[in-house]
Amino acid sequence: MENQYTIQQLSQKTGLSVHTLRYYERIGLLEGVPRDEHGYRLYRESDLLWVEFLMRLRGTGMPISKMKRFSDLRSEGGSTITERREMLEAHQAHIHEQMQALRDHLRSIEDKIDHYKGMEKEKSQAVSFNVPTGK
Amino acid sequence: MENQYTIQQLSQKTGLSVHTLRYYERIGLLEGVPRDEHGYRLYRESDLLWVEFLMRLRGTGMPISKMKRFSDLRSEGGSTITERREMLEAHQAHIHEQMQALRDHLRSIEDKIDHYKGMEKEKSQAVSFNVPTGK
DNA sequence: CCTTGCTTTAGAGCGCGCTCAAAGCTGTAG
DNA sequence: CTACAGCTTTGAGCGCGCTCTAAAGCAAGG
Repeated sequence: MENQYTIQQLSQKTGLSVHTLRYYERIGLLEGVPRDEHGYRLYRESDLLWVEFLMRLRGTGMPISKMKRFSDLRSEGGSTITERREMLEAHQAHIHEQMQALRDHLRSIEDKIDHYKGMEKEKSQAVSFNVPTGK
Repeated sequence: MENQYTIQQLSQKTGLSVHTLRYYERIGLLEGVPRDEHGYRLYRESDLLWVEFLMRLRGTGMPISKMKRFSDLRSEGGSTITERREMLEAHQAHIHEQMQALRDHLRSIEDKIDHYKGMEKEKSQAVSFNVPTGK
């Protein structure tokens, strides 16, 4: 119970580099990470969960500055819950926009793939039986 | 017929800055943009279409270096169609991964929003019920 | 003619998000 | 003891994708 992780272990678990984990702590995204008797970081389960959530924010395009704002609100305690929820809802809308844009672009790219497939087919036919063009 | 655009006009149509349009040309993403008698750029309809396609690649996370590769293949002509299709198919897979990641992260973020809503509700109840003799 | 505002180029600068380096301490193996 | 590896900190460096500047030319309005 109450697992603890060295920075290496947390790095492996999260996929973030040890550099990035220290960087996140330095800029205030992680606070109060406990240390052992030599000053080495010893992350708790709750730190792992928090880092994983940060990664979800980053992975959906939230800039570090906003993650910092969110993190600061979290440190301030329960009185900031509404503001945090509003931040996440704004971000949620942003994610929906991203997904819509991806869908649009994907469709266009797939059209281009199909177009190329058509050209590849034409070309192989042209070799087989020299079709006269009727454009 | 055969519309032409100044760099300003293309900037407005695409949403890219004039700086970015010149930058794209400088690094070879756009080639053979015609000029008027004073050396001013005069983009054709085909240039607009190409820029719009470039924006779709960028908008789906393709790095400039790969866009450059694609652009170079395009300049080489019809013999590169298969390679271009393969590039787009690889990118298509990448887009699908992005969309899946977004969906996952979104779900997690929405869970958190719901969690906050629950906490907000609790809190408002506490105010309503616990303190009948209000301030 | 002069001003304003657009265009051109080459090159410098910038913001973001890491990523690495230097210098020093701790722990383990041989 | 020596080596080596991993941890600490602060500060510098880097890759990406723009974004801006400088210096000069061109065009239209007053």
